[in-house]
Amino acid sequence: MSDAQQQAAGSGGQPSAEKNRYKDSLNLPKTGFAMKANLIQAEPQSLRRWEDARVFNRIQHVREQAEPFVFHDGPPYANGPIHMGHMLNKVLKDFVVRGALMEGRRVRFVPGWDTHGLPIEHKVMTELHEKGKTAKLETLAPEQRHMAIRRECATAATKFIGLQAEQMKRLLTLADYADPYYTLMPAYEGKVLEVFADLVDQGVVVRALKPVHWSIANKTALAEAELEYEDRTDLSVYVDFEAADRAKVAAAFGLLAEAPADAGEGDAEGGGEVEAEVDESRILDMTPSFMIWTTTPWTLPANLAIAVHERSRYALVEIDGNTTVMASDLVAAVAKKAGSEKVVVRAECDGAKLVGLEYRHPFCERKGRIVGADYVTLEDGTGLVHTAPGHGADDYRTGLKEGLPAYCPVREDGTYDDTVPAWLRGKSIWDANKEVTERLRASGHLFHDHSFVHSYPHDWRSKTPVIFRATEQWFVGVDAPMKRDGKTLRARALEAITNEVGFTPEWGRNRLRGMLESRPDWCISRQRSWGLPIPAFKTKDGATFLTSASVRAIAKRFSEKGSDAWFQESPAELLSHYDASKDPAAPAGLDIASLVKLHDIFDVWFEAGSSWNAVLRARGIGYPSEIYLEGSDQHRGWFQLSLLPAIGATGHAPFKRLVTHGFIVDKNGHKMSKSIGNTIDVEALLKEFGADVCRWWVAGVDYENDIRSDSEFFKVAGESYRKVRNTIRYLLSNLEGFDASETDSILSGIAPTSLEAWVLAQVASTQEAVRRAIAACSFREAQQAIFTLCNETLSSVYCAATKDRLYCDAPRSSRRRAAQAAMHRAADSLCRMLAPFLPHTADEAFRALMRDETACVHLEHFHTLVHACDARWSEVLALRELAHAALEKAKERGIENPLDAGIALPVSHHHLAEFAADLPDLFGVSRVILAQDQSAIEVIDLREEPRCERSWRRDGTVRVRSDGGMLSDRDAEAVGVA
RNA sequence: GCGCUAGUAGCUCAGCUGGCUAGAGCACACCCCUGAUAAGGGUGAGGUCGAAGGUUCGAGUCCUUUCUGGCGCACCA
Repeated sequence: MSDAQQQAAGSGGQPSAEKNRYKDSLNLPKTGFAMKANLIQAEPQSLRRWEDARVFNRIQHVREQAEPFVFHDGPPYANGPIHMGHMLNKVLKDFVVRGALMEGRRVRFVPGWDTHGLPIEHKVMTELHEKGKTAKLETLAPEQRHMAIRRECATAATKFIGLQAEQMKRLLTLADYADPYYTLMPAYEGKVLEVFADLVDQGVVVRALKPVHWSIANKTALAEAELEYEDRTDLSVYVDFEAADRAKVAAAFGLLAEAPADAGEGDAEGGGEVEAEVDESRILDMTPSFMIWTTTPWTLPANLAIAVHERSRYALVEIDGNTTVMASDLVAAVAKKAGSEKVVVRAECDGAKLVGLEYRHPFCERKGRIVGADYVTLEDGTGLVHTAPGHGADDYRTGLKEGLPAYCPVREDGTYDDTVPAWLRGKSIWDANKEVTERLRASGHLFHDHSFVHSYPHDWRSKTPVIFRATEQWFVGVDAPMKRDGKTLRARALEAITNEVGFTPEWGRNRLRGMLESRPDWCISRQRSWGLPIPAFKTKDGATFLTSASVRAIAKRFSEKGSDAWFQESPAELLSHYDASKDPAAPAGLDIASLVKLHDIFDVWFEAGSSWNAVLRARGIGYPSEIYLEGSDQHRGWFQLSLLPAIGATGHAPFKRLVTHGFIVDKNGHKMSKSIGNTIDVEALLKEFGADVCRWWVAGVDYENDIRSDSEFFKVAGESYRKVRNTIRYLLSNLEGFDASETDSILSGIAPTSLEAWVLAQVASTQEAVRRAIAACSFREAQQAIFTLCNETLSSVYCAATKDRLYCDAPRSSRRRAAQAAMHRAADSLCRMLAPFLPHTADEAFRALMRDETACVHLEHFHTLVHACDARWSEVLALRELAHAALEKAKERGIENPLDAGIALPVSHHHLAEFAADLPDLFGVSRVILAQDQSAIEVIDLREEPRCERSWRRDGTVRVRSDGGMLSDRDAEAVGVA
């Protein structure tokens, strides 16, 4: 205590022992709402209470007639415990759900899980492999093997769903956990097939060839995850493909430009022929070749094109007596490798000039052509890339672009079919490597060959090398016109995202557009066990049987029996709901008994992408969803692959708005990974901070971008949470004995110039801002508004200002009760604003406010608040800033305690005289006077004036009272002494 | 490599269509209070706006290049 204070206290004339003589007469704060949240223990109790009180069901019941808010959950993949990304996503979704509930809407949010797919199957297979059970699997018939694997997968998926659901509940998310959706549910599977049937109806489902990783040993397709890369030595060959027209090559390299001809380059097609005959003898004395390089000579029979990079430079080279074309930058390297002596570059041009030229296949009777591709690099080879669309991913894409078929002359056992030259038919491709090479050498097309060691994919189980092989697959064609309106899926999808869908953030629109514009047809078939079978059959004569009616019949069967039926039932049983006579698309003379089931399954994205039908429409929740809210990776995933089936089946997008969030990265902005060890464990986080603090952190995050995260950040969120909690606690602690039913009548009588009018106007505008922000998914904005209300409006200004009247006024004084009424309303509104973000804390506070342990804020909704205050309040607040500044300055004079000071206002502020009664409280000083003789705010030193023993103020009315104490008028009256 | 996206005080972020000495919260420092007390209040110090060019009377804000992150380009969800 400073000397000045001691003096001041002393001047009151009371010994310090009796300093608290009047403390018992004060109305000090009192509440059962604890300062310490103890979330780790208390939240599970809240969960139990909500469960016991059947809160979820009551909410549904109470809102039965309310306007629905359709919101659909994207299914996470059930293959492990939840991570930070799940927490972020689920909590953000919960803000949407609870925000809509607070608006009085009816929300039935059904949590879902994606259960099929490779990750689970692969995990299960790996475990079976480790337990030595795969050998036994091999002995089973194919359908029994599929079933054995499927049973294991279903068990694994169900286990993880249970785990994840518990963790999501622990995050205090509100959802229909009693009745969730899983993609493996029979009813769900049936609804997916219905979407598929709709697409068949629209004519966009097609069967076509596409190269996949193929294990010859197991005669099966493999996924990337099932590949092991090992070094392998292959024969690498440089092959000359003879140009079909030497004059056009010469023209491409500009060698004809010098010719004294009247035909310009512009009409090359017509005039070039004549000219070429004149010039070719003069300039090119032999037909040039295009030199390619490959490590898989066995794919050469399937060569249909040669790819060049349009922006690379290519050279026409004379090398060892041949004239050939290769990338300029690689001439030296190739010459060195082949040990060539004489190398002359005749001319150079851009790759773009070569595009369109034709060449003769060295041993197949056909021509190929040069095409452009941006994946061509100048790191290896010749800069001209051998392209076999049936044997490579890049090649395939190029083939699609160029209209080339995915020609694959290799059968499933790794031997050539009958479309190749006779000397290769029936031969194994591995033997063909050498044969092809020798053939090329003999015919003079082989420029050079050598052994080449490279990393090559192998089948993880048989350890044999894998090949790329085109097989028949099912596709959803994005460029096929739909029956509905003749528009393509791509065109309609682009229209929808351009005109009918909102994006948060807005750049998502652009991103999705880019993906839709460039995406190829969607390959929806997979050659695996764990998934929804594509219900196609093979007929006796080898044709594929699948019509929309047959698909619908099987959809019905699956929804009764589950998709396991595909592996357990005969075609006749599966098609028991099918009547070929009523199916115009049925092939003539269909003999169901002789059908053979095919065993492709759906891409899991097709299942997840049909959830709008399998959940929203099937359960009568509503359609479309107001929002789909997922990580930004889902532009490629769920967003796009829900859009396509929905556009196909219904003509419209399944969502009105796409909201995306970024990824959680570590505090240095790097991605989290288990191997780096910078991950944060959600369970540990919940154990240390509790769900409400974690949710408060999520609420404050700028989720549109990457989100840095570190356990330190949760401490900060905890601090902020505590500030909010304490503010509510303080409001509650002043409501002891207050009759809430008086609130309305008290508040209807307050003056616009009163502190209450001001604070309630602030509460009302904050609540409006919060509601707007939640509706816009701007949760951070909502959180900041709430925090500012607590930290500034309430804690720093209103509560500080009303402290004196609440503590020292008579309990039933009108001033005190007005403050209590305002605090009650503020606390009530705060609970509602906080309900979406802090479900536990808001509910805890709400029960304390209602003094009713059975009350639940989550059954409530926002009340519209209409509170206005005098427009001059902004001036008053500005004046408060000035007063604070003056007080700070007065500290130099030794006036350190504001209660030792008064404030004198100059004439320029006298128009605020109506507020004068509240100004001392607002400034925190003992009194405020209106001065006539000064131009600025001045601080009056009141240290010599007597101090009220009860309120500690020096308001000018302090004197000795009948009980011997020094009291101000107000305090004397409150205590009841004269 | 390509598409999308971000880089503003120690930390998390505002800064709309370019315009007064670049703002907020937290943290920090100093002070007050001790009747919200493992609380509360006041004041203050922090930034060449990733870097380099350019357009302009004027740029954090527009353009170009560049550096550093993130997401996506797979039978991974």
